[in-house]
Amino acid sequence: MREPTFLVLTALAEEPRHGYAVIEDVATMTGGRVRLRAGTLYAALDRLRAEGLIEVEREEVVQSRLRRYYRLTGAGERSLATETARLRSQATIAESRLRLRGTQFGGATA
Amino acid sequence: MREPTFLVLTALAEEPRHGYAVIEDVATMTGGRVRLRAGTLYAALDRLRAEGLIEVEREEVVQSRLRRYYRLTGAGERSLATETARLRSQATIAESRLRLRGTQFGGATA
DNA sequence: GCCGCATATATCGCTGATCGGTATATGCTT
DNA sequence: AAGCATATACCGATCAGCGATATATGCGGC
Repeated sequence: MREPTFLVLTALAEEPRHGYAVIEDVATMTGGRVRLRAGTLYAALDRLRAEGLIEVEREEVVQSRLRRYYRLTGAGERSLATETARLRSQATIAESRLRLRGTQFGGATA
Repeated sequence: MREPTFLVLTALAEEPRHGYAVIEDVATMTGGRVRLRAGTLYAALDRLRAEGLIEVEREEVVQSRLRRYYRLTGAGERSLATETARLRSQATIAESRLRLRGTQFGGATA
């Protein structure tokens, strides 16, 4: 799973959101670093729906604009949990190795 | 940065390794989940070298087979550190949201 | 009144990382 | 001699993501 997809699932993990709200939440989550493009977002939404990781919760019309709310399914929740564990594991390994590099000359600056 | 690329950098963060050793270390690191393909690995190595994140440390010939050892550069180390921080941050956010979902009905199983 | 911006979904072509397979070469094991 | 591990390299296909564009509406500023 690529980063944008993971972030979409994370956005929907908090509460059901419509597409545009997902874009905004992802931007907030990443401190503005990731600005999902429309092409990326709606393609991901379609794909995740086809895979059964998310589903349409409801549709609203606000100011004559459609809002389609998506919600994480049980499978989506499990998938996100698995993916999160993987990220954490990889981060831990990388951190440990980076730390060793920092100290491998004895840390003898004193 | 995609997962395979990140894992290549992590493999080289521990010590200089040649291509095949990277494939093995990545497999070990991920519990066998990620088996880097030759095409993925050598393409990534070339790309990372062009970007200055890794460099050739030395070349050996063992049993008339070439071994090209790669090492992380300073830029590569910084890049991996940045990427790791990002992974950890995203994992933390996702975990927190998943935890809330688990308890949002009162956690009243006692 | 109109321009630009934010909101909101949708589609299209392109790029580029990754994948799967294949090639080349050697030495060890069965 | 067949198969496997080691080791690098190339190639075509796939597919997620990117950038751009289209459509439509409401709002604020001028």
